[in-house]
Amino acid sequence: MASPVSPTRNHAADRRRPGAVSIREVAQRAGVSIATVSRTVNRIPSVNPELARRVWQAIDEVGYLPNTQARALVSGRSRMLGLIVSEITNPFFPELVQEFENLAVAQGYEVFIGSTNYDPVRTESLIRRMLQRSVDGVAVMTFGIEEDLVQKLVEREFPLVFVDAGPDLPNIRVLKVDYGEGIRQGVQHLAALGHRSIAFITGPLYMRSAVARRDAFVKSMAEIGLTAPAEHIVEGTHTMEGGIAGMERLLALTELPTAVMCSNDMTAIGVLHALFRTTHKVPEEISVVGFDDIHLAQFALPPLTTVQMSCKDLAAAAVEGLRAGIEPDHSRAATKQWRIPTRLVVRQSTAFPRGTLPALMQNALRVPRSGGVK
Amino acid sequence: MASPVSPTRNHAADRRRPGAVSIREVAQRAGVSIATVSRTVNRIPSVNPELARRVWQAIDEVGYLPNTQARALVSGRSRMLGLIVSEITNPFFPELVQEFENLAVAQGYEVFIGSTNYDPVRTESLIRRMLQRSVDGVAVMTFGIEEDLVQKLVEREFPLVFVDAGPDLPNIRVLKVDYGEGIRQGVQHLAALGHRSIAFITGPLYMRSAVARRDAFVKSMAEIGLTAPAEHIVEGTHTMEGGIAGMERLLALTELPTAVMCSNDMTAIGVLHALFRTTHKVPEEISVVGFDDIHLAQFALPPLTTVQMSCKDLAAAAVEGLRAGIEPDHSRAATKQWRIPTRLVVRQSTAFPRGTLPALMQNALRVPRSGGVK
DNA sequence: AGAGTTCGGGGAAACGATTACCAGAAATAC
DNA sequence: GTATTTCTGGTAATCGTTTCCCCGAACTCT
Repeated sequence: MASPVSPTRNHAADRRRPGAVSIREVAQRAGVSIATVSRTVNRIPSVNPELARRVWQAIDEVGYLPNTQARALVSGRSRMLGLIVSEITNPFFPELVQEFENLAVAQGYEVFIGSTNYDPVRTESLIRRMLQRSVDGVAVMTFGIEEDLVQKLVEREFPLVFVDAGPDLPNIRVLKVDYGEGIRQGVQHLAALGHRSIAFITGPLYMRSAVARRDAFVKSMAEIGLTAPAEHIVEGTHTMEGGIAGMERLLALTELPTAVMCSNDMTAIGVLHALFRTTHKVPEEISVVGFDDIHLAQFALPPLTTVQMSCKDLAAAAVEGLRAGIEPDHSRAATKQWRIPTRLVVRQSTAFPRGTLPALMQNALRVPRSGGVK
Repeated sequence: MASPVSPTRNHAADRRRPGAVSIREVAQRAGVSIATVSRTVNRIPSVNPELARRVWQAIDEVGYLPNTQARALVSGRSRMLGLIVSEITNPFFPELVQEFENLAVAQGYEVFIGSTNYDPVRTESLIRRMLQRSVDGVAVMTFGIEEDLVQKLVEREFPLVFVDAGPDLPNIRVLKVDYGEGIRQGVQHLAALGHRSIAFITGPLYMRSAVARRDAFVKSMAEIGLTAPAEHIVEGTHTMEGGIAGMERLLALTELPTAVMCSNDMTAIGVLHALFRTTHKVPEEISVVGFDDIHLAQFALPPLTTVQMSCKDLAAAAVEGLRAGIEPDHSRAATKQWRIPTRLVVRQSTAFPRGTLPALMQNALRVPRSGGVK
């Protein structure tokens, strides 16, 4: 018969990357069956310790890494978590992504990140991609109203985590951010300094969280007997550009407010920019408050007083919420809501209103190097 | 006795998510074999158009989505690209990630993002995770020297893309950023304004790109007959904190430079912050130039003059470079190096040196040629 | 018309894991 | 000493695809 027969079929095995080892090689080397290797790797207690030792040694020697795809295929679980954010380029989200990823990886999950860019078409494609990769659950951290868009995930009973609100279904958990408390602290801080005329630049009002923040502002103002006139509440976009545009609208008013609160830090940074362009001094002439407390906030000029929403807390709750939905005997499987606190962080973008007596004391805060201010 | 026989075995099929459909259901519904469905989905031209039509219709009716894991398992290709960045929280990277992702998705790839956070242990684990998920290739966009860390990828002959430099192997492509041209433009811009005393805050010098940027600065200075004294070149960290620290060291000098160039924009933002704290005016008293041109740069106070390195170009080259390595008949399979251009973007953080007046009056005034040409 | 060629599509073998089931060996019971 | 139970580890089925191989039908050519 012919010489040792070259394999005629071109199977995946031939395409395997050099150095890639399968469970079979380990089994052969350790002199056991592949079942035993699998059991050893998955730490099934019934394997003989001596065999286990041999298996681990073989694994080490050949550099075996279990193939996640194969594992996922048979187990029906991919150990991947989807994380949907609005825009990865908005500095708030990378911080969240980072925390989320750290926690997920610590629990043995991989993260499938995607951003909607506020585009329904893109979002739909994103969800299809997540379905195809069969993620185990998805955290929808867009702070928006995407329930119709994630309908496919809901139908298929994926464990889901939403922020602020979501359908009340067994597999769905909601992270309730306490916008009220932090914003109240912000308003009261400004009021305590003597501000009465406080404007608010919102986020895009199709976002649930933007509405919630605005409402929290109005409510906090009312609590201390203040009402902002309609023209002092302007809609922004949660971007620097939106902050600039919003501030420009406020600057065009006959009566300029003495303080501006913003629905997020990016907006506040835009506001600072607009005020810089028009040579208004912050905080001497106008105070500015942000929301989120992104890392950048402390490096704004001046460093931004802002309401902190801990993205560590948010990420931790998201991961735990997903795990609770995925792992049948998770300790908090029954928890349906997770509260996320907020609090004020005072920096240097807030001060007494312009033209008030304590203004003298402001000079103590910033000492001009030499000469006077121009 | 129990009612109609519950299935005794607990197979993955039982764990399948509601609504998940496999190729078999499609085949049955269309009245063809699964092979034909597969061929249709993969657009193999040999299938009868009439059958194909029936298959597509069935796919549509049952909402079939091919399972990527199974596909990857048999084909040996996961259609996932690894993307390794230094720190996702550094605003430069999200912009890169975004572009990379858009391009990759357009080509039918998914992106596996990971950040090293400059931690070798974390990096190693990241690479192990990428190996397990069997990515098709990896773009190492850390701008650092990670060759030893990605050794495992090199050994296994993964298609790789590096920035600046990498081993000369068949599967490896290198993106050569032209640091020289942009930095030269920056130096000449400052010199044209009349600056002679220009400092430079580097990135961390274990990063290849940080060294390259510094060298480009020194070279550009030399070209126009200037040499920066040693104390005018201080090492930073490519972060805002590093920019602050670096600027503080410069401020402590007896002879303050009239302009500061920075190895990246984050450093420059830190510098602006440090100058603000010490009430130095930018650009009246000191000019500042950044590098990268991140989105934030135009919102700095004042808007930052900077050297643009297009992360669109970078991302495009990375994706194409990987595809060239992965897809056997890619048009640019032979290309080993991809040049990334840079160019100066002038905004408002640069001006005439302090103590000089605009050009028309300069002749009348003393121009401090500190040291002159040696 | 018969013999050779295409050609399209179905059956079945992979891919690399997990795990139900079962066969022996060892341990225990009588 | 035999019968029964317990235990351990191997065999094989399975996940959802891709793709090789082959069979039968339809052509082509003399």
